[in-house]
Amino acid sequence: MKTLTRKFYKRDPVQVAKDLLGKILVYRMNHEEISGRIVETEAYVENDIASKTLSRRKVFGQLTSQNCGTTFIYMVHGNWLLNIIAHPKGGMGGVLIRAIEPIRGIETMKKNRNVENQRNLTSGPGKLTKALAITNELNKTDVARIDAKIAIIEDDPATFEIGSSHRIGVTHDLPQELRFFIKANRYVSKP
DNA sequence: AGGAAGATCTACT
DNA sequence: GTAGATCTTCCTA
Repeated sequence: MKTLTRKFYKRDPVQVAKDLLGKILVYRMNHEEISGRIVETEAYVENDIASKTLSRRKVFGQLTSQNCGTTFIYMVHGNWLLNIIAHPKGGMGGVLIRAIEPIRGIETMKKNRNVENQRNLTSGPGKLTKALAITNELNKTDVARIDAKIAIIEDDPATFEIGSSHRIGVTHDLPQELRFFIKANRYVSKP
């Protein structure tokens, strides 16, 4: 079990989004460790940030920072969305974590979400932040640090097929497909 | 003040 | 499976 290094995040956001699939997201709470496998991501690239929709949001300026490998958390429709800043040197971009497959701390997640259906627990960007109790207090957390509250670690290399599609809910999407997910995984928000 | 937003829940057909 | 209400923050007028 190894934490992903900062170098991992200093690459093309699209590549990072694909490579994050299958990795384990760990949230270290006070006395408990909650974890889940990342099964769905979306890439946010330079063109997005320049787009009209996104420039409305001041917070996106954070994506242009140098802080690769830190969290970027913002609120949309009453949900917190968890992103990891990732881009080559001098560029801008990030990766949105859209869904995870619960591994540890499932009872805590159920309590946070107030639902019993495990499949419905973390199968969406707003759902997973609620399940892990992630709020903007954790904005700018450095996930490349070994002792960070939120960490992303390697797992045994798993074999799975990566599917792709256009992003979900985006009103001004780009021509290319920037959403990636593990095929045939039940925790993907939308197949 | 008003609206829109990279979403979700609930209640139906 | 789809439709409508509701969520909170930020932008525009």
